[in-house]
Amino acid sequence: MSVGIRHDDLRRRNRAMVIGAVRRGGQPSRTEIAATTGLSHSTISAISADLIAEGILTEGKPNEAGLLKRGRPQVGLGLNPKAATVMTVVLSLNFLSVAVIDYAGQVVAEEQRRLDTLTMSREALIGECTAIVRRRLEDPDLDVRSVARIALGIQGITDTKARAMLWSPITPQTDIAFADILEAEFGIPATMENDCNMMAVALRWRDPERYRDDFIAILLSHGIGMGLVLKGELFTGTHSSGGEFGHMIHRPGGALCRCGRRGCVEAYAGNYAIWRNARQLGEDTEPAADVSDAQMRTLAATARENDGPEREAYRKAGEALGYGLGSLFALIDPAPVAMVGVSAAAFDLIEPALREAIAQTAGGQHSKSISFDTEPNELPLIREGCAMRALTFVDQEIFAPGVQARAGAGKNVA
Amino acid sequence: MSVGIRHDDLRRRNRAMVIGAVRRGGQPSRTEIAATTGLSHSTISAISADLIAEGILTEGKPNEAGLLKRGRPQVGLGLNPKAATVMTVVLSLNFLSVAVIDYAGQVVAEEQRRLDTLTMSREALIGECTAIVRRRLEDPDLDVRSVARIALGIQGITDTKARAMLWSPITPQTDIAFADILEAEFGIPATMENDCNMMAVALRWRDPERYRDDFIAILLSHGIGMGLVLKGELFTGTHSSGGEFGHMIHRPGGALCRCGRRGCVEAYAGNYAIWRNARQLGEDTEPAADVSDAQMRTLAATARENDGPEREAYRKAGEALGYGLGSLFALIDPAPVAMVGVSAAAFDLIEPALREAIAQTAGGQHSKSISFDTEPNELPLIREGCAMRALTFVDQEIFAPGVQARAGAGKNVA
DNA sequence: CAGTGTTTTTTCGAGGCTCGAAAAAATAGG
DNA sequence: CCTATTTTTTCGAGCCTCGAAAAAACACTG
Repeated sequence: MSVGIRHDDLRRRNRAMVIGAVRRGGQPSRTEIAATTGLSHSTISAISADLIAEGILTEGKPNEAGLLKRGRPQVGLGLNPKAATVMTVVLSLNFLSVAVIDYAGQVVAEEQRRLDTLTMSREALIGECTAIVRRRLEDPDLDVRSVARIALGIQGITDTKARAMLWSPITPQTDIAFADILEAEFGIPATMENDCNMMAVALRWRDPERYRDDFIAILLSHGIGMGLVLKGELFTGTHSSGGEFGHMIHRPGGALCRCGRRGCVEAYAGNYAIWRNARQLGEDTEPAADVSDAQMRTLAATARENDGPEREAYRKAGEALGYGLGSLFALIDPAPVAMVGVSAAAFDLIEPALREAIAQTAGGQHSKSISFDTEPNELPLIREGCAMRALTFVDQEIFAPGVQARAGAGKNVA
Repeated sequence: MSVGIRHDDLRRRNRAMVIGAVRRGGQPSRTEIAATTGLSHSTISAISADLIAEGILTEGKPNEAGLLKRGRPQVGLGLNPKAATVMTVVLSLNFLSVAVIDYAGQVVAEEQRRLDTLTMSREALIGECTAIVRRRLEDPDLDVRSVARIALGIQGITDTKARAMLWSPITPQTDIAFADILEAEFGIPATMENDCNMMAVALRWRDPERYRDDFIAILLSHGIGMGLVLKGELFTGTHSSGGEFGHMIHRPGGALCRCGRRGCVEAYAGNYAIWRNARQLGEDTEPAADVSDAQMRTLAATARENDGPEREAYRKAGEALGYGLGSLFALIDPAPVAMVGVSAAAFDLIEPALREAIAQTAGGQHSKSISFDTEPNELPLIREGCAMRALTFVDQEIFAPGVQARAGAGKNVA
């Protein structure tokens, strides 16, 4: 349950905080870190001396910042790229990509591969993942011992502990404990993350101004996914990655969803649903296995040209998303939204109906003030998110080690 | 942003933890506290010596626990009832109640009053609240200086900081900063809490076995409200108390809701909605201002007797609640549910349709394993929740004081 | 009823951590 | 070259927690 703070936790946490301040960027000086953390200069000085001696941080070149002030110039601290390495593995429909990233966040190597994920056996899928990781680890340019963490990202549902994929639309296989498998194979700590959660993580690092403590990342792709950051923390379900926005119910008993149920938001707003409606196939039509991005772009172009069934299909998608967001906003209050994925490029077709629907809901009071941003390409976001996830793990668990995670400290509901 | 841990925070947090362990009950001995907190016996000994010297804790009578073991008997620690006092003020439809509670959680005085909240002016409403508090404070049996905190509970939406009521169904008035008003009036720290959140808090204290880290409390009353505990913490919106389960959209464009919008869960499951359907008044009929508990009990009795419109009304309520819960479970995964309020007594009429609906949703996979509990009386729960909220505030902020809440310490999304 | 064993609680010195103040370092301006 | 200014480091003081050992409080035994 609730657990005390031991004396050794103190240094550990403050170390993690200094590293975090440096990772957040801007080559902060010791003085700046002291200011933002509220700790004394002496403490920051001591901690950063340690971290530099251990090769985790480096002192930047002085005079780097340009403008010269009167006194002793600040010396910026940066992450030592050689301090460690992490790997990201992103598994999406028919596509596997891996990247090696240095401690400062720069990609140092990558590899991509086309697969037929929908028909592959369990063993083949696992085999491809371990094989691609092994190839990267065998790269002579890479010091294997420096690889401190592997983060996998996958479309689908993962468990809360980020160990296993529970279900995924990209494969009929279920319950694959990828994290455990990779750990056993390579002896490197690994996690299995949900794609949309990683999108949210990446957005937060990319644009901390806009995506700070509360925001929503929605993936508009074949399926509909969501990553949610609330009060500065990634929101997950109690047992799974959660946030299955696409499977909130839009119309009870409505259109057939890929998940086999009826009336989910996705059954109106997923690519296959927009496709189905645009082709006027009827709501009971079995969802198409895949609609290519090119097909979707053509569809959007047609919809923009004339007011036919294509435009109506996007309208219906907007309506479903709007009512879904409205229900979500009833629970969490409105927040900035990032629309990601190929259909985000067609957001102009979606937005009017979406806003109209939101206006009919509890979030509607501030309907106009809700801001949307679009980002058509989800894969780079997922990879960035995985990278940051892996790197912050190294920051916190390896470079600021201590008593193992004493979860729940100080938690108290009342 | 993220903030370091100062040396003085250490003792403060560990003090709070010892107090928390004692409040959680069972008259724990120092040894037991040391075990559950992971701190050393020496530390616990030192801290509890302080707390006893300060009159916050008391040593229980030895031999109290009955069964005698071999060595030196454990001496249980308890809360000193005289250490402080808190007040709870619960404002609900046409009803105002206040209670004075000692530090150990026992009610030492109370007072209740009928009001006509729906027609009262802003000033009158505020006046009644301050007046009833003043009367209790002027009670000669009460040492005013001991009153350390006032917690108000109100049906409706409050702000995240628990300072103000933003909107409430019990009054046409909006945006009343009750917490600030009471603080200014009496110089005692106060908070303004959402009723359903307090229900959840109370349930957690009442039955920590069942209501531990993840559960849902749903108020089935004139309106539909929700209190949500996720990962051990009370869930609130980004700006408001949030969790407006009753205003998730069940059927876009559907039945008229008390909030003026259409198709909300509440427009099918609130007392007025059940009433409207039972009387076959049509979904556009303006919601009745109030339906008495007695009327609802009669309705439920009729519904149990024969399969008429009354039974159908409860069925529709169950369906709306089920689909709503299904959407909620898509976001947070299934969790135990407590149904509270007068219509919880008619849960037998609601449950079949509710379970059937959930089975059609993403949460449906575990439809049968979702467990429901009922509690017809919400007011005692709300008061208990307010009491615990106020008491834990005293525990943490007054008896374990230190640097003022350095929020966000260590929060990191990636 | 005194001695022994057992368990809880307190005491005490050691080791760590952060802090404030002062010193040292590094630079611009005159 | 000297002074003002700002950053960074050094150093002693003050807490806090810890482990080990001592003290306390009881049950059991013969």
